[in-house]
Amino acid sequence: MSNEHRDFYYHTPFQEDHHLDVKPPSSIHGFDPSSYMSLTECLHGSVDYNSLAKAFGLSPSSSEVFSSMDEDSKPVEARDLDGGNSTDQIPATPNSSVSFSSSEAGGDEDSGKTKKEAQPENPEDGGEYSNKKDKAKKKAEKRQKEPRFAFMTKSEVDHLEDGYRWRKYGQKAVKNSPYPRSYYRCTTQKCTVKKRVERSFQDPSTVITTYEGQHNHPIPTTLRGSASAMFSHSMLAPTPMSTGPSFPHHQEYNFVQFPAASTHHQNIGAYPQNVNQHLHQQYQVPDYGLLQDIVPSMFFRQEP
DNA sequence: CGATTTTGACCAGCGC
DNA sequence: GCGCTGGTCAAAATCG
Repeated sequence: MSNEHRDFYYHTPFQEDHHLDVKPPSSIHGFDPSSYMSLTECLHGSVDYNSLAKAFGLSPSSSEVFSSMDEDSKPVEARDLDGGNSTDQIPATPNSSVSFSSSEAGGDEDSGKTKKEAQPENPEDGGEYSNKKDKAKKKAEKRQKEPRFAFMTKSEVDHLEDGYRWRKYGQKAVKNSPYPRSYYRCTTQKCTVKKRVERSFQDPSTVITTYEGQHNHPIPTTLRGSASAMFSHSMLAPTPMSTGPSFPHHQEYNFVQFPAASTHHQNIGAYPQNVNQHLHQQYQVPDYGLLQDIVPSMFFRQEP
């Protein structure tokens, strides 16, 4: 696995002087190039390669920004933005292993969540709320284990086709943003992967997608369009990020790192300095700072 | 008619 | 303790 990370890592042609299509929204407060987590670190142990691959392959539009975070990183909402959403706090989980075994993450989650959905509460136990509480607790616990990563995509469509089937289960207004955030869940049985989709209000042409969890199943074969074929490849590939066909050769990727939200930052020193500088100059996170804290790293893709 | 979306309500965590 | 916010639930509505 770590090899895969490395592969991915070094395959990124970020040395190039890319002219990103992504418009610098506002400013990155506290953007400290010295405080980063390497993608390797971020992905260490639990990154959803499937999602990653998808993320890269799906863009129907001009550019994408990809980012990832590990369990130490605070998610999007946990920022100063709203005063902190506890649900997104992802304490370091010693258990978060690379082998995102379905028994651990999936099974656990299932027992909690699926129950809820699969079997509606028993009206006879009269414990509707008590049940909810228990479930919520489980939910919270589960949440902490989920690896996440986010990426930005230039797109007119909010919900991008990524090869999987999603079911929307909620929508909330985003603070400081006129655009709502949508919550999706993978419709595949036992699959607990979720994703959030919201549009950057700084750059309305940019959609921010945050994946949470790992798919424990192949891409639905019944998928429409080319997405299926495209993603199935990257999924099966041993090193999706580096070898997966989901990354067209003619496309350029810029790897960007953002300060990790975790309390302990790591200076990986792995990325060329000029890259950081370049990124620092060329890309900025939206004001409401979605990616700033949660996203230790980012990936840009520039289409011709 | 099953699957999906919509939408208001509920809950937990955090800051004050 | 209260209010705010993000995340989720679940019934109703809508879609194909």
